[in-house]
Amino acid sequence: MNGIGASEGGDPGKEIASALEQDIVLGRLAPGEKLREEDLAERFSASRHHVREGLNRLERAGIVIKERNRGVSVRRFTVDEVRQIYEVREILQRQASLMIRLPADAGAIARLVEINDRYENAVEAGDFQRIHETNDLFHTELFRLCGNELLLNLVKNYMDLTYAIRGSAFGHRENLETSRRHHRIMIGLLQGTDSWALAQICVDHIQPTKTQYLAFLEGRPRNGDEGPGPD
Amino acid sequence: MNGIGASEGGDPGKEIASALEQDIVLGRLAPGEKLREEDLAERFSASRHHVREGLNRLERAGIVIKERNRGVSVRRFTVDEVRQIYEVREILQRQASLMIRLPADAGAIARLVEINDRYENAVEAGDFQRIHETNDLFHTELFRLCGNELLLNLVKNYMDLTYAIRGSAFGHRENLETSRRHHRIMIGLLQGTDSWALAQICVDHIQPTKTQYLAFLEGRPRNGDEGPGPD
DNA sequence: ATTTGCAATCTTGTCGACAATTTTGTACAT
DNA sequence: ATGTACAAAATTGTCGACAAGATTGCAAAT
Repeated sequence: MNGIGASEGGDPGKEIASALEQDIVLGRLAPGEKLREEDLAERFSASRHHVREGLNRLERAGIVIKERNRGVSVRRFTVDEVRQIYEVREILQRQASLMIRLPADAGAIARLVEINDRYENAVEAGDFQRIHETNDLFHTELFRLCGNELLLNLVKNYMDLTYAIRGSAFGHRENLETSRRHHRIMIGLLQGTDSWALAQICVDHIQPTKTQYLAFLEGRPRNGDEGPGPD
Repeated sequence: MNGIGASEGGDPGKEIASALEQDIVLGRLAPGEKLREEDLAERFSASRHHVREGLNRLERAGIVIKERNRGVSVRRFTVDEVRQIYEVREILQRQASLMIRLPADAGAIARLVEINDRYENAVEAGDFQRIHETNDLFHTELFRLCGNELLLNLVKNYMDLTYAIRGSAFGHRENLETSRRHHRIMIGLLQGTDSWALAQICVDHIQPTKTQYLAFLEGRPRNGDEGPGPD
């Protein structure tokens, strides 16, 4: 019944952080929700110490907020913060994609095609877990081609942050269709030499969810705290 | 004799991490040097627990490396890693400066002038600690004008990382002179409307130390471990 | 009926001690 | 003399218990 299904070889704090991040991404933990250490310790059958470490990790990733002597809760973002996050993502993805030498290596393209196949299968099956997984992998492998590992990690971090803040609430039919189309266009562009077009699609790719999520947030601006509704 | 001079109101781990970062920046801790938890605990008259937390923080900032059951040591960067770090810095600083609305707010410019005065005084006095401090502040206030707090933090993080990896070993006469001149040019450009020129100087500003540091690293590539020299 | 003060309870923060692992030092065999 | 096996020391990793602080519930006074 514990949430850590994978191999438990590594750092316990890391495992717990990943599991909690999954929970947030998949919408099982809502923004504003409080995370009590002891509960988590029991759930993961780990010591409170490790849970603490995991929560620290999540705090530094920016997806959770920690108030002294008041515990941690899933971070609730303001409209402005969301806008800033997407702004950074656009910068990072544009610049990273511009650094990809075109035409790209054939082996890399083949790998991306294979990953995208798995992505499309997951979309067909409606398996959110695997959709997120393969989508993540696709972008990781794509931006790895920029040749700068550090930049790749930055791109990944802010991509993960985006998933965390909006959950998979916007992974609806039409979005997934658009995503699928974008991925195919990207693969096509990797075979050509038009870096600018590739950069453009990499930026365009994140616009739909950005627009929808911002509209969603602005649609209900008067929420002081609606998570723990009184009665 | 402890390294924490400032007000000790906040998180102990944070204070310790800052103090250690200072040590690294000012060259009191060389790359590859091992950091034993108990020593640090005694030096900061804190519990080993807090030292541990501080070291975790430094590890996540990327300026220290932690090997399981083998302790942490000041990270030693490869030439390629350094190159990647500067590449990211260039991207971040260029994009951030391009987002500054020109001409900039008069109050902000006045603040920068005042900070730069203090910087020049510190340079005159040869006070490395204050040089680093005011230089940091100058860039913080400059890039704050980009209007994106998140991006500002990214710029700061990678600026700090750069200071950490090369220490203040390259804060020599000529560099400091060039820095001073760059700062004045930046202030001048903030009053005009040429965003591109501002972006260019923001990127040029970090070239001297980058070039020198890379030359230094490539000059002695065969160092397996020279830190703890035998006898 | 509302508000203020206090006490009980719950949650997080901190510490010291013990366990697991690596490193170092030494003796022995080849 | 060199290399290997084993024991001792040192260092990090983990845990449970206690301390400090915050929240909640209740009672009494206005």
